[in-house]
Amino acid sequence: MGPMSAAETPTSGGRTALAARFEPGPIERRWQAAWNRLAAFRAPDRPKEPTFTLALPPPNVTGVLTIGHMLGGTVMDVLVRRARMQGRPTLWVPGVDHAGLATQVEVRRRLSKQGIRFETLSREEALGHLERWREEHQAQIRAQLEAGGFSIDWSRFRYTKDSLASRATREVFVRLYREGLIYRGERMVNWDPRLETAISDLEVVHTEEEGTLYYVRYPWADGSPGGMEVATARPETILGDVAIAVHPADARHFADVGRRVRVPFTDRIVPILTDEAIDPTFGTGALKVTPRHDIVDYEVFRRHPGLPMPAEIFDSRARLNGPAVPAAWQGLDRDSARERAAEQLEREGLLVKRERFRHSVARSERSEAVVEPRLSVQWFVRMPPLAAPAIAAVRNGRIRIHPERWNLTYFRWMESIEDWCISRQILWGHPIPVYRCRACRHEFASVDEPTQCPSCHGADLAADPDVLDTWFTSWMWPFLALGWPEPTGEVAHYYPTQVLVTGRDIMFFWVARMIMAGLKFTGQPPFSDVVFTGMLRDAQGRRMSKHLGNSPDPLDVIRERGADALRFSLTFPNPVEEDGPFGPGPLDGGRNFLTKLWNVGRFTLLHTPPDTPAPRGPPVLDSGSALEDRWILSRYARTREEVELALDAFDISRAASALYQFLWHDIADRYVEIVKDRLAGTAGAPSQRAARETLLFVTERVLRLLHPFVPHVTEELWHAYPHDGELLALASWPGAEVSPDPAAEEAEGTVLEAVRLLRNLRSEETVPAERVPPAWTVPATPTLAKLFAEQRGTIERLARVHPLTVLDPGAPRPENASSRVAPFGEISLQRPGGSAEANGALEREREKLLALLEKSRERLADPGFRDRAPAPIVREQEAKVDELAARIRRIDAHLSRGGSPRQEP
RNA sequence: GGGCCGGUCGUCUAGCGGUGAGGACGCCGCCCUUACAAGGCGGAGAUCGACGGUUCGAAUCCGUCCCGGCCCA
Repeated sequence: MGPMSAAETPTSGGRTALAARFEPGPIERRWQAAWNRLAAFRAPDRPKEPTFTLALPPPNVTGVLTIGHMLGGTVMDVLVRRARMQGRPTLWVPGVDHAGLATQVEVRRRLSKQGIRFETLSREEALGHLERWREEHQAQIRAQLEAGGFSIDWSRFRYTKDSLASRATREVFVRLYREGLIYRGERMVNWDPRLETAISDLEVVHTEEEGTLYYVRYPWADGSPGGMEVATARPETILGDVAIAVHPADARHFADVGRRVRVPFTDRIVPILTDEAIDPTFGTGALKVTPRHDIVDYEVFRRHPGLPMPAEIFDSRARLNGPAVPAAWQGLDRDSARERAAEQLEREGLLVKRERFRHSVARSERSEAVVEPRLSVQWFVRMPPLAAPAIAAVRNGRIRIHPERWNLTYFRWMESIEDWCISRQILWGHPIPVYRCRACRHEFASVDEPTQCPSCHGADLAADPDVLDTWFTSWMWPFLALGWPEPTGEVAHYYPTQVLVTGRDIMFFWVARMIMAGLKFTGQPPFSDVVFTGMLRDAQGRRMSKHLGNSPDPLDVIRERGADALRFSLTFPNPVEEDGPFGPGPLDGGRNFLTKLWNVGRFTLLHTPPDTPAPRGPPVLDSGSALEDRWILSRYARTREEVELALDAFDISRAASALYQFLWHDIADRYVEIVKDRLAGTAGAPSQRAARETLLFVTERVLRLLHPFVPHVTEELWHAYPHDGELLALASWPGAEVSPDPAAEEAEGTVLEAVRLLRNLRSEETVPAERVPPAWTVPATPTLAKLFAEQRGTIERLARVHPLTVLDPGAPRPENASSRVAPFGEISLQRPGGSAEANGALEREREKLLALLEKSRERLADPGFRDRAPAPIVREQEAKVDELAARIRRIDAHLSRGGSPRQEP
């Protein structure tokens, strides 16, 4: 009959048998091994067609992957696998990130548990520990990604500290240095005194904390009684004061401006000055100015050129230190020093009062130490020139962010971007490629390790002691991962990438900077779409985080439930771009769906003779085709279309939902139930064959469409199906082979609605499951009467009624039947006892319909509605009134007696 | 302090100008009917956060407020 019978090609590889019970473990291991063996995910070296590239956001070697990473991985794999099935040369390039500071913190912590102090290690020993840590975690991360079934090209694995990355990092640094976009300067930075390094503002977290506010009196310099009262949270920094500042409009202090006070603990005389930055509502409205240890104070200092810069009073661990510090206080940490200062002030009668207050405290994200703002010499990248093109790229749509609303956040940050502090005083990172000649003081940047000074040719060179912020390498990831700056190879064929999938928490750290780097160094946006995934919440609704420790190890979940179940639970039913729940509930959902898929597959194969060829195309329909065949193919056409549109819009969950609904409800619950008789052969061989072909076709196509989501189970099933080709992973993505058939959908919809109503009546009348009572229907139109006559068998079987009699509108209604009145007409079921009781369902239905009728009539009675509403809407409303009125008349007829409807009320 | 997002059945959510407000989980009832009890069938369950406004018509658009979450300062 169809093209299928012509396709006699034997299946390659042969069909495998299917286990009766779905066991994910062995299936997943088998297919992961097969994909690996066949190098299924190895991207071609010199592709001809347009490529699809995705760079895996390189996980930090700091730790191992969380369930959140699995969500991102699943989203990426769905996109990558579809692209591959669509026939595009596809590269998913993996890697890990050395995460300099974070990793050093972890290694430091581990060593300290073993009683080893990191700082006492030699450089080589320390690097050895770091390297070992990285290898362990890299291996674990890879194992996790492999267990997830992600179609990654492992042959192209990269590491942000490998030699090529090192070269790329140096190239980029040198280029920016020479263009004047990298500079070294003395500026306020966020200093982490525990890790003894500068960190960027993005690595600082502000938390509301309880603290003490000290009111301190600074005596007048001229010896007059009293003094200037100042509120401060940090009396220990009084040693670094250079002024007192008040707001220029603060009337309380008008008279004091210009006077001078003595700084407690010192002999220093400092002025009282005004500055707009002072918050007059804080404390007394007078603030001490300590330019080396406060960002705002530093700004005030810069606006008042006459002030002297005092000596630093802290060392790199934020202990009091230096010439300005009294001998007794040398070496005290900030907290002890604060106490000591307060005591001393109290003794000297300068402490007016202490007050508890809540204030925002800046802490290092890495060490949780309170950040010490510190004036120090660091390397910076000048950001505004890099940001401008990156803003434009998003604004003009060359790069699209999903969900789109994050554009706002992106723009706001980019438009007020600060220079980026890229130097770190740690070990684990790329050295800053800047050298100074000890002979002539010449400073220069160099991609290669220099042997002599380019200026005086002296050989006594000093390398910069600092290393670069990790993000200074990561921001190049999309092209670095493809082998840049080597001009050949992947970067030539696979750059730019298509999509970046990541969490929005690293939008500034990484995404924005990648866009800047891509545009700056390759002249192209590094990707065209950015997809932000949401955060997962645990069963209690808390966000999953490493910190809370409430994210299970993906490997454990995979071992217990399977990678496919995990993947499906992450994509269905909650949108991947929003925060969503994760836990046993969603996992069960995933597993249940897979079981359903498995059983639908088994059922299909049960009705697929051994010599059946792989379905090449849809069964050919003709006027004699069964309604349900036309219907399921139509539903398939719509489902396929929706999956396609959803995936094009990166709406992974909508695609998963569409497939879930189609497979479970349309195929399993309806189509299969309808065609069971035909499959058994009771309707003759041609009908049996048509049902077989249709079922095989739609389920086979579902396997293809579902493969990107749940690759293992679909691969397993596909190999048990008649198939051509070695792997489903490399099979073609379905195109538009069939079109929607609205007529079939409407007709089958009516049939299924009749079935539902009869089942409903059965349930209400508590008809035992084994009873098959007679039923009647009075269709509203001759067309519907024809439909019911044709589909009688289907309704009888699904609703378990017999016989279903189609009555003329004028015919007398059966006695002792329980009835419903639907838009398509009346439908009745014989009561089990044959008794004539009040029909509760009909009464309730009548009331409901009456309310609806009332609403529609009111609407139509409103002249504004008739005048202003579009004609189709008015007509719709009129039709609705007619339909509802007709149904109510029928109900009334039923309620008055079991006879024919009365005349117009 | 500024900004963004969200408030829809018990829970998670879809819908974003005309719906009888859809689904999933949970719940209730019936059913081990040979693909599937990790299942089938049926059902109950929502004044769409509050108040105003725009409109013939608002869950949907606008405003104010309340409550959550996140980000920035």
